[in-house]
Amino acid sequence: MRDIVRIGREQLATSTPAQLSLRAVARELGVVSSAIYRYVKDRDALLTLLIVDAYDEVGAEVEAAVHDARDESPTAQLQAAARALRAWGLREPSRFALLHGTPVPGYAAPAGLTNEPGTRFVVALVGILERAHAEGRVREVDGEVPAALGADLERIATEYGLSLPRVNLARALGLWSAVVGAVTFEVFDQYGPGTLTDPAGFLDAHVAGLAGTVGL
Amino acid sequence: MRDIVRIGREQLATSTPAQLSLRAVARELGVVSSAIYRYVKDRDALLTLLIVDAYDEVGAEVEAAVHDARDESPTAQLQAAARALRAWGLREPSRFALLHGTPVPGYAAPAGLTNEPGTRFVVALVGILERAHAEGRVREVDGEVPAALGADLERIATEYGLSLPRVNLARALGLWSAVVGAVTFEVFDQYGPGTLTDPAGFLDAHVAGLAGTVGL
DNA sequence: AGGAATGAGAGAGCAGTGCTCTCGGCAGGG
DNA sequence: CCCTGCCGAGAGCACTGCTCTCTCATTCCT
Repeated sequence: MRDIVRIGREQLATSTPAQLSLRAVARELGVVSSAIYRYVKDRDALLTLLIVDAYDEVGAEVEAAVHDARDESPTAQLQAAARALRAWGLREPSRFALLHGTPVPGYAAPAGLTNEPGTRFVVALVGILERAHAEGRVREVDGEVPAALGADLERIATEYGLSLPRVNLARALGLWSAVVGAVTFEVFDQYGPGTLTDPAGFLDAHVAGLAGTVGL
Repeated sequence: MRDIVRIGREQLATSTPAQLSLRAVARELGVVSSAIYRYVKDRDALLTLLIVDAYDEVGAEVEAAVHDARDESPTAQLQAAARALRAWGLREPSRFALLHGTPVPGYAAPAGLTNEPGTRFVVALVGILERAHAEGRVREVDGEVPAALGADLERIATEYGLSLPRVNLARALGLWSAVVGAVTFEVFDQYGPGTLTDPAGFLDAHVAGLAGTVGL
């Protein structure tokens, strides 16, 4: 099983998720194609394994980056998290696509397996804000929260034991999608060719701007 | 040719871009598979046609939405644009994936064909800000712009004839990726199951927050 | 008017894919 | 000693993108 995941990961270095071939994995493993099905139910199951694998790797790198920046300002910590996500995404575009690109066809990631690793990034972001809030460094954002959203936030706050003001938490969810969106734009080259000559600097500036929206 | 694009569009209603099959298009067209290659060089060429088709459609809808909101506040216009993108994405998830999902394999969209329609959305966003700026409703954002980024912004500003302050323009690019990122999160279901019960309301609130970062 | 050139579809075929089914060997346990 | 479970091999089905060649009708030119 470990070999299968490892080979799958290697295949993704040179091909996109859509091109990932069970037969190629079998060949690399030195085994006939049908033998793979002894261990992996089908192609989607292999993708699930690789998704968890990728989430774990990028999650660990982001957490390490945030940890290394723990003595800097909260904004700098957010930037560190974004930079770590960006670095991983540019280094592993196919695996990044596996996480944040087009979902595979009728396939819904089995929540039980992917939920925890899949939330590590946003948990890291919210953690930065939560710590900053505990230190009194977070300004309470003013704004209305629709009732439905308020209930969602309440549920999330209790699940993760957050004392962050609700509006700030809502903004943090926006920050999450914004950071992922920005990195996705760069990894997938959607800014257009030659639009940005210093994308790393742009991301830093962008995150600094976003930090204001979450109360920093 | 029109029939081919139309059928391709229909196929995308029930399948993802990766699953789009030239043979299926040929069948639907009532023709043998090899005949398709008289009109379309290969699968990538068909995807290019569909990308342009999709960009044009969503671009037109966003522009119409912004036009309808022209008498409201700039923030409301931004929200209208975001809502239009969201509505189209949820209505046409596969075509949305074609534009903002995983890029197809070794395929690079021929810039000559896709650039103009592909920028209509961001042009609409920047247009809102430019008009608001002309009316004196945009606060100049303070912040440093790295030299490399400054040159990029200068080039963009002259190309599109913008008088918007450069820092605001930089933030607008961030707004662009943030809005697309937020809609992508929803279309691809990346917020996690049941995280948000009122995603439309959340997007409105999110865009309102982002509006502050661009000087509104 | 007759022949050449062009366009377009049909069909066969190649290499590859996911996946299923059946078979044969090989080991450990009652 | 035999039986049961595991595991790989092989064949096969239906599908894909793409190429090549053949045929046929239409059109154009002399």
